[in-house]
Amino acid sequence: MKIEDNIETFNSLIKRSGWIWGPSPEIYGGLAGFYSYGPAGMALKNNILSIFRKELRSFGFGEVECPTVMPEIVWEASGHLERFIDPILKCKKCGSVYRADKFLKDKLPDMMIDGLSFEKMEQLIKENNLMCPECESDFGKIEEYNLMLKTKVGTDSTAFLRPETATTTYLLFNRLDQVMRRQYPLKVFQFGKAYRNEISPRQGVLRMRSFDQFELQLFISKEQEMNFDEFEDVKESKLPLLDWRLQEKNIDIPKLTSLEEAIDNKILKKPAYAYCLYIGYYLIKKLGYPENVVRFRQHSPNERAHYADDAWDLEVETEQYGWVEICGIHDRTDYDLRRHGEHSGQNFEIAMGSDPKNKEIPQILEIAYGIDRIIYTLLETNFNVEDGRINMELNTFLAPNTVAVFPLVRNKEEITNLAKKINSELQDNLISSFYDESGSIGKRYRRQDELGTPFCITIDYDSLEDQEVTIRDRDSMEQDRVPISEITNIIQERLIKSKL
RNA sequence: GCACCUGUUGUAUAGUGGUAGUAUACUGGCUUCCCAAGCCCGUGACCCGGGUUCGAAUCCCGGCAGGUGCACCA
Repeated sequence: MKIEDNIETFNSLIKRSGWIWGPSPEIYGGLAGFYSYGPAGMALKNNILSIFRKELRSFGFGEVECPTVMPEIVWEASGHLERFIDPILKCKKCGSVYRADKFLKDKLPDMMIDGLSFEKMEQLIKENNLMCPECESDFGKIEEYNLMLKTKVGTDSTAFLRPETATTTYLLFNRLDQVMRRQYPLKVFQFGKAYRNEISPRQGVLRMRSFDQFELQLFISKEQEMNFDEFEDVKESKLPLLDWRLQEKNIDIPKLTSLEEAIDNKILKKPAYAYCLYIGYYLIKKLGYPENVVRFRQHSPNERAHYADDAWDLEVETEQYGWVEICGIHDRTDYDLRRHGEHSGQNFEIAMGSDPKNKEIPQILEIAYGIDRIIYTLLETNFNVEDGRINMELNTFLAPNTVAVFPLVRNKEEITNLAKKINSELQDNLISSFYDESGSIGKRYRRQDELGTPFCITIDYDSLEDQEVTIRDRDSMEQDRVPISEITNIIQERLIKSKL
């Protein structure tokens, strides 16, 4: 098999080495938009989650988990029922499909289209004698396409699989307010599956119908948003910002801007929101993306979601799919809590400051990561081929195996026994260690390179005499001779160092 | 969802109307070796369903999936 530094090699590696498989279920031909993770991919995911959780603890976040199925009223309140339904216009003859509202906006730029009923839109099409641009035939009736997956709970109660985790977190608001003792801003996150019935999912794991989200929420007062203590600690941090005004000028190179500068120049309105950009970037930087593949891109006002006052995407540049959104940071205002207050009859007005009479519904700032997109972009941007050697240059703490242990030869029992002992000692110290004795030593090194294993330990004849082994570094392929008694310490040190 | 192209072992590919080779991976053996060595043995595939045919993986139709373009992407 030829090993080249190209995307075909990468794509087959993803399957071959057990990172990502699909579409699932593969043995039945697969269902578009659904993928599974193999052992390597799952280990990577768990390692990402583990560093996120560790970091968020130090930022003062608590974690929650909610059901993935919620009754209809929740989505009525959140606005998803209304806004996640696309009006679809289908040509009677050739079957071409258009978004009715977008189509009308395009054809009738002077009309107000937003908020029109299906009947009104159908009327407009008739009045203006609009035809299918493909084949000049008439359109059928406008149909609805719901991006939410519908299900039944019990015998006749309609429910939906959540299209985002965020909404389910908001439903816990009054509990969180109490358990977090009104120490505003409340900081909460949730990791879990969300579901969207994409019309035609493509781009593999980047647009799935069932995917993992990792969403952070800040419940905060209006006053705090503008006057936020923690902003002071981070305001000098520089982020690669591409605001929408730059994009309008067809500029696509972000400008390294300090948050303070961004506020002063009115690129960002609220210090607390700026702080969210900082957290969003901070967690991503932990994962070890290469330089210059990460940027923040601001949504233009008409690109924003129905709940958002401001929105920036954290994007990673990939070879295969261009710039990919891996995180969205939204200023959701008080929209969600106001709506859920109204629909549930709860009073979500809270005194968040020192004056108990001054009550208001908290604002929500959201940092939403797509974990699957992080996994894909990390793998693609860390994938390297040098002189025919595939090397997955994952950060040490992210690699599925932190270390692999090999006996130089496998027909010398003293050597294999010592190797097995070292392997289990590492495992006993909670280090992901993997034992391998099959094939040649070189082949074993290459296998681990493909999995991104940063360290390989080889036990040879000399080890039996001097109680030393070699540690081989994945990227430099250099070997160090170290005492067996030091191995655990050395690996642990490097593991911790990689997390800082 | 539409149009075009595509679908052969785990991966990458060759191929013909008479059921398949190659590379690599994998299992076992020899070799005992520090960067994909060699030799031997072995396992393993024609996406699914229907049709045409004496006979289909090959031709036709439908489905499913992937790629590209259009549309869609909170």
